[in-house]
Amino acid sequence: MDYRGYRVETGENSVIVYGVRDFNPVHTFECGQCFRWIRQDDGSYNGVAGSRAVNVSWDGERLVIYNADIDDFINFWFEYFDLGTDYSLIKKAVAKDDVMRTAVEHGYGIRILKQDIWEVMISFIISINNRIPAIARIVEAVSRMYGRAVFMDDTAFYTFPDAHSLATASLEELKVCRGGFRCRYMQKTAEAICSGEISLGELARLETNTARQELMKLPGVGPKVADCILLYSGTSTDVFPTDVWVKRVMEELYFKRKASFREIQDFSRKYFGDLRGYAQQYLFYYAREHKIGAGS
DNA sequence: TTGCAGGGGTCAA
DNA sequence: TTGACCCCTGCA
Repeated sequence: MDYRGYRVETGENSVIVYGVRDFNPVHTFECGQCFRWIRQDDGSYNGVAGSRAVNVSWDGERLVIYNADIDDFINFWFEYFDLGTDYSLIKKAVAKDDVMRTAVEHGYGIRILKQDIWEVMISFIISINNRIPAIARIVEAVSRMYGRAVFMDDTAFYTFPDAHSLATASLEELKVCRGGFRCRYMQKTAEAICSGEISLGELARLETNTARQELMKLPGVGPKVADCILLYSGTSTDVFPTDVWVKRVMEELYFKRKASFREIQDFSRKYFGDLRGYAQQYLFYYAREHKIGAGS
């Protein structure tokens, strides 16, 4: 069948999608936006999103989502992989100089996943002062402890826990996940979400800056984490999460000197406009892969 | 083998 | 503006 420009077929316990462009699972899953997609020996990825455990493979022509059917694709994965967005237009718009052309060429297969906002929120609180392998380990531990088992073939995977589960956990018990000082933030934030103090449903309706201010009321959510939450949940693209890597790459490639966070934010707004979230993602992936500024 | 510095950020002083 | 914060890794 055809669905919004893609040809979709049923495979062996899987759905096969033809016509996907501007995609490469390595770029998309390893550009720092998500922590639950694990590369397998054959180059495919196992992952859990929502209440689904699947395997995703890509041969340059066919996107195969194993352990899913056409209904799942239409109701969930189409949106999750942002397949309604034409990334060739975005790339054309942000590749406005040699730096960006190189970055876009390097991460040509990045798509910004539309992840569950609650999961992104807790994942990026965990990311504070932490490295990717450790973040992935903690997210996995929390899911095993408080999530629900879902199966792919005979293997159990664990869904990301809901806010109630984290809000009602004891801090002592939560700390088994090895999150350290971040556990208190996770729990307090979970409480704020449960009590309705901050409504996740409302956020999408707010203007970006207002949503950002709302998010920053949560413990453990500062400017950088708030921008990540807005970008990776598909809520806003007019944010430019500025961590030390992005700061370094901007200083080295654009400013040619030290620059403040404020200067970088202002520059990104003026230079990339409402697409600065995408620009950030290409730059970030490029900077990490090439260790831009890693020595300074 | 052991010890120590510092990390993709936030908060409080 | 600066240091502390948990835990882990890399490197003497």
